[in-house]
Amino acid sequence: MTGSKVDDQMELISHFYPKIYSQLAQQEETVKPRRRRKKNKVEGRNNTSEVVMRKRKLLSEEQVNLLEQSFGDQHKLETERKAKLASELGLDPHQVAVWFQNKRARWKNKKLEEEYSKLKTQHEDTITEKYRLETEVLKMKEQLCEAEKKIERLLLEHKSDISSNNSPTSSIFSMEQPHFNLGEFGIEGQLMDDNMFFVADYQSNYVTLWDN
DNA sequence: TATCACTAATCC
DNA sequence: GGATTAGTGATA
Repeated sequence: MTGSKVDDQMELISHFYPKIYSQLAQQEETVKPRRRRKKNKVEGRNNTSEVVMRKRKLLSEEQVNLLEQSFGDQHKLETERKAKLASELGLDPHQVAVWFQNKRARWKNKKLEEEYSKLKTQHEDTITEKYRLETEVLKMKEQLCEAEKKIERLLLEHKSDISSNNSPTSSIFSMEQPHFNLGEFGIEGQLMDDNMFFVADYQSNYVTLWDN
């Protein structure tokens, strides 16, 4: 795992799990410097100690297969199972223990990588959805603004109609509630008086949209 | 004492 | 250079 990837993970953790992040950060601060391990030494002839290169024995395919199979059954290695596996594989029980230890570490790393990848995808999806919703809100605000302007224009037209038709014959019609259809905005409304405009909502209930 | 994290050493 | 084996010290 690269340093920058670790930084990315820490950033994500700090964002989504601040409590866990503070614990991890505290752990990082309290990590003590480790001593460097010395190279293997053996007693040579004439009581001189010699530095020897450790020969690492690679396990055979068959040994690894059986170990993998056993690990698949159970990650924990009890003493009895360790001894049995060691004898079956012709290995030192300590080697079996080391193999399980390393395998657990590799397995844990793999799980962390998978979890990180899942969280990263979720995070990216959330950001995308956020942008989509913000765009939608902007579009709806524009529509609302247009609708309000149109209502205002229609009201002005209505008022000028009343003043120009102020005769006894037309007085009957002036008592009717003017009706506006703003189809392009999906709005249908009715002027109740000079100061109030009602609009039908999705359930066809009349609600006040605008009040002078 | 078993297990873990970290690391060195080695292999391919 | 990544994967694997193994040593080391800390911790529960």
